[in-house]
Amino acid sequence: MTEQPDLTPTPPTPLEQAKTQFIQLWGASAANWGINRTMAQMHALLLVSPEPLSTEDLMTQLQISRGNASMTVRDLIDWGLVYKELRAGERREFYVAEKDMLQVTRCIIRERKRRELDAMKRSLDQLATLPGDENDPNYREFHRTLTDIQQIADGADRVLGGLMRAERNWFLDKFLRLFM
Amino acid sequence: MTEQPDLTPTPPTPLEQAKTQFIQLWGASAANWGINRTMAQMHALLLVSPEPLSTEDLMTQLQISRGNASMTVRDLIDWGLVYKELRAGERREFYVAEKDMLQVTRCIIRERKRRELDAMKRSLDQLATLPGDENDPNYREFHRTLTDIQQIADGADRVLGGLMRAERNWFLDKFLRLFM
DNA sequence: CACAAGTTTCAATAATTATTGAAACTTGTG
DNA sequence: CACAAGTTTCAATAATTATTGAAACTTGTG
Repeated sequence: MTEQPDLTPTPPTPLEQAKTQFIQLWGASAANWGINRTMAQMHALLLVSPEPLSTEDLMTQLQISRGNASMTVRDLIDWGLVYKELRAGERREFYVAEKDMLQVTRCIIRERKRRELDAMKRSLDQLATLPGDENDPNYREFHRTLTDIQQIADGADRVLGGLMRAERNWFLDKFLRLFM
Repeated sequence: MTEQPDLTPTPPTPLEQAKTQFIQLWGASAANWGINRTMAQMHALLLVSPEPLSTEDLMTQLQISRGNASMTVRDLIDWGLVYKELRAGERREFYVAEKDMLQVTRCIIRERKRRELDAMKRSLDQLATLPGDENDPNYREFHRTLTDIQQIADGADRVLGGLMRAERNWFLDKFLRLFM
C-alpha cells in the first residue's frame, strides 16, 4: 500500500498569517499612492523572506502568473529595491530585497521625484513662459497660480533631495528637533 | 432675414490653450499619485478662474456630466480645497478654489497623512505585536522589517506634520539652509 | 547544433475604477 | 401645496489598468 501524498495544505501558522497581512497592507498602501499593487506585494514578500526567492516562489506565494512575476520583478529591480542573485550551476534566478529601509526610502523618493516631480517642473516652467496682459484677470490668475505652484514644487524638490541625502538619524533626530 | 446664431466655436486664445494644458498637467500629475484625475482637473480649473464657477461652467469646461461634477466638487470641498459660494437671489451654487497655495499644500498633506499614513501606522502597530521565536529567521526578518518600517513611518509622520505647521518661508528658507 | 530549463514579451482578457444620466431629492416662491 | 430650478444618488456602463498564458526568446550543456 503506497503512501498517498498529502495534498491538504497545512494550515498557516500565525507568523505566516501575519506575513500575508503585511503583504496585503503594503500592497494596499502602495495602491493608494498610484503604485502597482502586485509590485508592492512582491516587495513586501521579499522584505520578510530571510532567503532569496525564485520566480516559482514568487508565483506560488503571490498567486500570480509567470509573466506577471517576470514583469513585476523587473520593475522592482529598476527601482533599485530588489537584486538578482545568480547561483553557480543553477539556471534559475533568485531575488533578494534591499533590506536597509533607509536605503529603500531613498530609492522610492529618488524614483518618484525623478518620474513625477521633475517632469512636472519642466512642464510648469514651459507653461509659465506664456506672455500676456497683466490687466487681464484671467492672465493674472493663471500666472499667479503657476508661479505659486512652481514655488511649492521647488520647495518639495529641496525637501525630497534633502531627505535622500539624509543620514541614518536625521529622520528621527534632526526632524524631531526641527519640528517639535 | 434673421441672423443665424454662430455655432462655430471661436478658436481658443493662447491663454485658453495654456489653461487647458495646465488642467491636463495637474490632472495627470494627480493621477500618478493615486488621486482622481477629474478631481484634480476641476481643482486646476478653479485655481486659474478669477471668478467663482457654477456647476454648469464646470460641466462644460471639463466636459463631464452633471453627476460627475456634483460628486467631484463635493470631494474637493471635503479636502478643504474649494469653497461653496451662495449668492443672494440665486438658486444655483458657485465654487471658488482656495487660492493660497501654501494653504492648499497643507490641506493635501493633511488629508493624505490622515487617510493613508495614519491608517497604515495603526495596522503596522497591530502586526508588530505578534510574539514569536527570536531564533526563527522568518520571525526575525518579519519583525525587523516591521520595526524598520515603523521607524520610517514615524519619521514621515513628523516630516509631514512639520511641513503642515510650516510658515510661509520655511519651504524655501529653512529647508534650503538645512539641506544645502 | 539540439535540447532542456529557464525568462521575456505582448495580444487577448479580466478586473478595477471612473463616468453617465435618469430618477429622486431639496429648497425657495407664488 | 404645486411648481421651477436646481443638486444628489446610484445602478448601469464605459474607460482604464492589470493580468494571463502561450509563443518567442535566451543561455548553458552534451
